[in-house]
Amino acid sequence: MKKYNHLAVERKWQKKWSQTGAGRAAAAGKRKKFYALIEFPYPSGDGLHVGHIRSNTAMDIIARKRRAEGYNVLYPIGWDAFGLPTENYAIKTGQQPAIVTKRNTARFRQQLQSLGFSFDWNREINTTDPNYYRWTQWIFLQFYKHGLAYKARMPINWCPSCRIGLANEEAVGGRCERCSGLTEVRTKEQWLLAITKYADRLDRDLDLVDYPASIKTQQRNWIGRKEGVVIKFELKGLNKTIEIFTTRPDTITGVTFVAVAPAMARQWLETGWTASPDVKKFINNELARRPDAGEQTKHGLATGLEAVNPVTGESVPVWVASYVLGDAGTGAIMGVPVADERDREFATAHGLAIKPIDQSRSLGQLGEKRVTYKLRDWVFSRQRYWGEPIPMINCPHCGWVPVPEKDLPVKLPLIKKYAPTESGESPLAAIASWIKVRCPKCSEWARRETDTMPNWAGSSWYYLRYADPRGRHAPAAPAKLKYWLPVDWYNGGTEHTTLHLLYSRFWHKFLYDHKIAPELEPYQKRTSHGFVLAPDGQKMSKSRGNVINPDELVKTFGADALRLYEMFMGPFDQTVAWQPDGLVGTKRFLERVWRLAGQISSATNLLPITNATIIKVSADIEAMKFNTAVSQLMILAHQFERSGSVPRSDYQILLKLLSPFAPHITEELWQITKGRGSVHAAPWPSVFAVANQHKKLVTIVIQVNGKKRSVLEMFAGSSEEAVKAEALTQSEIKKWVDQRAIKKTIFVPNRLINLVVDN
RNA sequence: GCCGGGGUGGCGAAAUGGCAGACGCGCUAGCUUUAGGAGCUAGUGGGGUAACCCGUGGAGGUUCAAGUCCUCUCCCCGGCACCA
Repeated sequence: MKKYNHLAVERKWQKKWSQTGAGRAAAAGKRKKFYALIEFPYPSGDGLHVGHIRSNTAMDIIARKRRAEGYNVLYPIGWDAFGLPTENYAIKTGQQPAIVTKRNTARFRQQLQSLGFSFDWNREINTTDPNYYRWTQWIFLQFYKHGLAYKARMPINWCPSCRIGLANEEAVGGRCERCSGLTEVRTKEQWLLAITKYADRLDRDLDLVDYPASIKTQQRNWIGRKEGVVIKFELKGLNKTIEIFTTRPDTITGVTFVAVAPAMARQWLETGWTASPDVKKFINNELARRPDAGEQTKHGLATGLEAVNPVTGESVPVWVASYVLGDAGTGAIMGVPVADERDREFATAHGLAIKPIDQSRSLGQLGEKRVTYKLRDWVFSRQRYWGEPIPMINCPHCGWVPVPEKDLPVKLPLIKKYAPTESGESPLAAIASWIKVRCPKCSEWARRETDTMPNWAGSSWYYLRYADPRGRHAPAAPAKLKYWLPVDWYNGGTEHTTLHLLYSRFWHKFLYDHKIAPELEPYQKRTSHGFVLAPDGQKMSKSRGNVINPDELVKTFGADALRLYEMFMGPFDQTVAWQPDGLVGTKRFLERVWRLAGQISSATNLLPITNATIIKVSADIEAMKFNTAVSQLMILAHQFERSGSVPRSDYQILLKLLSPFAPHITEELWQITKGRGSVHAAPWPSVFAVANQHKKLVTIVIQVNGKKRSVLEMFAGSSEEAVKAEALTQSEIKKWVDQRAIKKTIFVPNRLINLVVDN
């Protein structure tokens, strides 16, 4: 038996698989299908990360198991290649983003192939390919046509260092997601997508899918559905009312003030309210600054107005308060210091009254019921180069006119200067020849939109494109979508829960409503992997110098050992720190499996432990308990080695069970041990009946008063009486039971007997 | 503050209420090898010569039996954060 040379074995089979197109899905048809999906990578200049390998390997294992179970499996791959890092890198090095992207994807492709993932490379997609983003633009036009894409002047989060407008999700806590610098508030014309129109369904339809409870909760909290009522308070002496929103109308008798958001107060000013100069100044100051969440003092000023409590008829002061948000509820609240902590803080700070709630009063229906959401419409424009151009034309006569569908894609022009500008305009704004265009409606000269889409656009529908990656007449052909959708199992990172995962559900529902996509939900099952940290427990990053390079590991230990270790290192859904010596163990295990091939016998009996391994590995893969599946395979190999010789059939079951984890070595050994065809084409082993099950010996624990005192070897299925009698013959047990009466006996068949005696 | 997830050997971790520490790393001893940073075998939670005793962040409880269930509490990680 020759030595295990992982480099030669892996090179050999990868070459073969690439020639035969091993991972290819069969065309849509009658066969039962399985669609396995991982989040397609962003091809950064840093190359593949050990974190990618974890997710990809997990789904590769599941995809390979499904193939062995007879499914037509789609396990596709592509590149989410628009985005800031590439653009920034290109600016720094003076290279075209398209060239940088091409180089990066080539490196990623080579790395992924070196790991033996069974992707369908025939369906590779790239969001920056005009044949792809043509459809991203087309979908945008559908949003526009149905009134769900609109332009509005609004305050945005502006990052002065990246010179980019950010969505709220990208500027959490007032800091830029990219550079962590402080952002400022700027007012800009922005395209928005009306995701709030789908808020209710995005919340409700979570009931239809198999996601972890934590993801559902997080999405629901993000959507923030709240049922309450809108109550009108009359303004004393003015022919006007204030609408407040509350989820606690029952506390209305405890109201001691009404507070409005600065933004709301300004609207009043604009519609004829004459406030004192002090109040005006306060409002303007508050609007100009970004209030910190949880800041020590709650700013506020009395307006001099009074509102009338519709239940008690009392007059309470109206205040402008910074803690009341302009875009939540109605932008005004009733202040109930006894019931609400924030109201109490405000009342205490400003010397307002605190009043108990009058429980005796019956309230009835106080106002109109209303449902509100925390979710905001999605700011969809970026003033950057490396994104999909928004396919709109601004005509001096007709206003905003969509680019006709036949003129798609609106290609990103090749330009020399694509750095963002100080003015905050897209660099595309400087390309006069590209901007100047005839209005599709009136044929007069008009101007192209120069904003581009955010990097979330291409990933919001990519799983549809995989069904038909080269389709020319639709995002994907309906028959193909009908066959492949929904995605059966989607694994990804938790960081995408309220971004990509929610965005793509929104796009999907919209496309479903307009008969482009089948199925209410895109992903039937979602799971997530734990993050891989550096050995020091920190996030891996170049600047920290703690990055683990997969290429070196593949070279030293092999792709199979690396894949196996990624699965073995800890519970799949939990964060794990990389252990530098970890691969030694999985490599040794593979060496052992290799050696065993030289010890196979012609015996045809199947061993009980093989059966137990089939059961455990099969169940563990489904539950993503890959670490214990690997450990069971190690136990089996060890057992084979210990017994000196291993029946060929048992050995090949080990190879088959191991093949999704370590596809190269198992294929090689399958050939060496004369297996039929390819190990990957062999059916998944099923549990077989073990003869003479009752003759099997089991170890039964003997306890006295709940403490283990001895063990007993008995035939499986032995009765309580038999076990008890046998136990009582043992001197260790006699000693503990002594002369005392056995009050009670607990018997768990094949496992344990507990004798309870007086103390 | 709120919502999730955690806390078990020197380390990564196992454990349908039923032998705590499987499996792997590391370590110790022996064997083997021309040699080895290779392989094999045995050992490896703490205390004790031993019989045994103690041990899953902490304190109580339920149970014949608790890492697992209940009550209280401390700490770590992730997300959200004035959303009425």
